Amino acid sequence: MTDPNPKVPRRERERLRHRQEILDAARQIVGDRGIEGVTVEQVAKQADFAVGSIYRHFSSKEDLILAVVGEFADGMFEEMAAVTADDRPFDEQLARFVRLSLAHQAECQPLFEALMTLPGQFPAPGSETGTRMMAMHQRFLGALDAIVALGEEAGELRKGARSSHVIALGALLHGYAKVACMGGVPMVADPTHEILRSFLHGARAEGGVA
Amino acid sequence: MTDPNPKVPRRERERLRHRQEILDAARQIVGDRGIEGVTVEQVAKQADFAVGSIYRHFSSKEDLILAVVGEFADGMFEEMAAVTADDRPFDEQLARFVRLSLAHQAECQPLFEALMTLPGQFPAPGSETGTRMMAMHQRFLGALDAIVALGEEAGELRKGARSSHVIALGALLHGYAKVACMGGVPMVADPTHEILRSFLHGARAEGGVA
Amino acid sequence: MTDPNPKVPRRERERLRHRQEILDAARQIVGDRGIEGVTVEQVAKQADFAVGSIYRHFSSKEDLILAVVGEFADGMFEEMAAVTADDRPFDEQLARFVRLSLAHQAECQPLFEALMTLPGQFPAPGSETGTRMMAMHQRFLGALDAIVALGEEAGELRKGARSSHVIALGALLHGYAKVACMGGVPMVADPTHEILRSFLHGARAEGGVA
Amino acid sequence: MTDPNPKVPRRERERLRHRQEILDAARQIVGDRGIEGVTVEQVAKQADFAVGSIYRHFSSKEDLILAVVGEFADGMFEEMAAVTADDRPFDEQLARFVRLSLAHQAECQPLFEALMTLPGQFPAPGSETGTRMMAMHQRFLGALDAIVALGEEAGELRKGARSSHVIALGALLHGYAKVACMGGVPMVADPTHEILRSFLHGARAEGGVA
DNA sequence: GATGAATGAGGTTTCATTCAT
DNA sequence: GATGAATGAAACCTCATTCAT
Repeated sequence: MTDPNPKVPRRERERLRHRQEILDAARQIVGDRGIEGVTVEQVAKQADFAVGSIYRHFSSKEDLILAVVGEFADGMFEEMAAVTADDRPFDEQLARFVRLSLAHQAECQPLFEALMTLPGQFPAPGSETGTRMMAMHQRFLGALDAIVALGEEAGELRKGARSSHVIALGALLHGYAKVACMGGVPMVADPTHEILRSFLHGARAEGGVA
Repeated sequence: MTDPNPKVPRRERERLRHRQEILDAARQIVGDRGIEGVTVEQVAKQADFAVGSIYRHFSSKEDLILAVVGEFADGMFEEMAAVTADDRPFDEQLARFVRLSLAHQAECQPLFEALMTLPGQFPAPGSETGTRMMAMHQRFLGALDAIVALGEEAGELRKGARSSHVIALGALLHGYAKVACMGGVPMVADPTHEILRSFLHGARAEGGVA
Repeated sequence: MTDPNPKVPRRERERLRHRQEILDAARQIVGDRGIEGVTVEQVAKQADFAVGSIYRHFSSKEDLILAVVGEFADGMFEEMAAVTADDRPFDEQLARFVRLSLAHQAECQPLFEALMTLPGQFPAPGSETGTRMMAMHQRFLGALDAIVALGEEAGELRKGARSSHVIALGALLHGYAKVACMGGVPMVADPTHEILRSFLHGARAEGGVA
Repeated sequence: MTDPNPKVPRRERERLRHRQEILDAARQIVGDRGIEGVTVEQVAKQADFAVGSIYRHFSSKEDLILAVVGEFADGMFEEMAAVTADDRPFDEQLARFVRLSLAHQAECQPLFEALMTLPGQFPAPGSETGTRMMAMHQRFLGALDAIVALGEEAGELRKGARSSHVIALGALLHGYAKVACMGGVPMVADPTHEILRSFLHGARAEGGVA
């Protein structure tokens, strides 16, 4: 218990712990003020470090933000993978997937949005940052694709419309979180339920509309 | 045709034209860089005016942005009202409503998003700006409510869930536009169709899901 | 009555009237906001003219301010000359002189102060403006000197200390107006009386103090 | 001697020294150009810092000015208190009080004037700045009142006219410094003596004048 | 002559980044 | 490594002055 990893020397451990504290502080600021609202000084104060120390761990503000997004993405993707890896019935898997997405957005909506929609200024195409963001975005689409694939295999979703379903699910997850939960107060009783209904009926239906 | 209004003196006309040029330039920047990304200097350059000239037309950057949002909202609300005012069958009205919303988002998604979700820094509650933004947001919700009401009257939507339907429609309109049409290239063949399907099946259905 | 001066053609008369309106507006702004607080746009609005029109009458803001100071000075000096020109007893002359000075400061203290103390930025030595301000300042000291000279001749003031008396009087006139009448509310019952007492006892006395 | 305080760490000491350098630079500019004439850029240049550095020490230009006024006031009030605290004869105390006031005005007249007369734009009533300026103004009047009170107790000044005497003394101190010492060159041989004479004779006298 | 929109230099303030300690 | 003061580019806004109508 007192030994999180005897192989890693004390120095290294401390360093990593500090890095993590900075990341946590930064995520909190992102949650409060949005990605654009982040200030290195704010992060430093929140993490109880000096400004300069931030730059010991991250080469630039951009790098820091990217790490925050990355950590958020890693955590979420892992949970998503866990959902798609077990062998419950599809409905249950999907419900867990949706709940999980909403929970992550409740924790830090701007990060979810960044993954989902690539904030305008970031993917300066060709820039290192743009490339990394794009990669995470793709991984995100991949996670959505995985759950949709399960639905198809289970015969619960119309076949031959994978990418459509992926987009639909993404749109619902992002749209509901942003529109229905503004300011922390959900304006709809059970968003998970609504999203599931919308998605499933849309993705199952045979007939069109207009 | 060569007479754009003989009653309005030349000076006044020019002034209005310039104001409009600034608004157009600003909207373009908003479209490119998002609302937060707007810079008075950028707007000035884009509109081919000096910085100071912007301030002859708008008392502050905030005022300018508000005017851009307002103009966008007015145009869109007018079209929305036209849709809900005629007496076509509901399906047709709804389809037009959705197409119209998507078209406006294609033109300038950040403005639609601002109306739909109230950007974090703007509604400093009590500030003049916050109040005006909130008013436009309410008008927007009103427009959604109007089309939903028509659906209820026509017996096409489940009754007793008005605000739920409004949120669902808003989430779909915003979500699809943001997720599926990133960077101008739609990632889904016919978003209008998808939104209609999702919304109608969700809003019509009797049974729940999870 | 309808003919203020038949020799001056209508054009010229109008022009002069306009110039005067601008001067009046400027003096009012100076009174409200101080000399530094004057803005050409403010003056234009107050005078109900366009900005550009101000420049038809005055070659620059500095020129305008100078004209305002000049007009104020001319008016005050004329009244001062009238006081020193008649042949009432000295006490009466001095009392009128003081009252008159206080009245002018009540109307526009910043102008009196400018005459008395030469505002720091103006007498850029050698500049045209500096020269003109200095000239008015000298005329002002001359007016004080005149009344002091009368006092000496009348045997009411100690001889051989003219410039001392001038300074003392100036200091009292400016000091009392600025200190005792801040914000329009006099903090002393009868400033004229106080100034006269201080000045006369100081200027009459034989013995010194410290 | 080589040890300016071993308890205070180097960093802190440097920081304070720099803060002081900025204050000194600012006071100099205030002396040269008046309070309104101060420019953050000027201060930075004078103190040999970058513009942004000023803001590490003072949250705004207003805050800086306020600190300059405050430092000036503190120094002066302390000396004034020292004068009224000892038990020399009143004449001597008063003379020292006057000399001290003149000395401080010689160093930076605009600051003395600000304390004495509350510059028009500062005491935006209710603003933090206005409140602090007003407090210093009151302290200043208090210091004048203290010396006047001593005079009354000593039987050297007419009783029952405290506030009148305070105003008279203030007016003389400010008036003489502003009028007689313009540009650093006193236009009167011994202003202290003149002020004392004017004040004492005015405040002692039994009979009135006009 | 009057107009008032346009100009652009100059002022205040913020913030990512560097660097001596 | 950690620190945090210093930096300076860039953003917002004001205002004296010019000039086409």
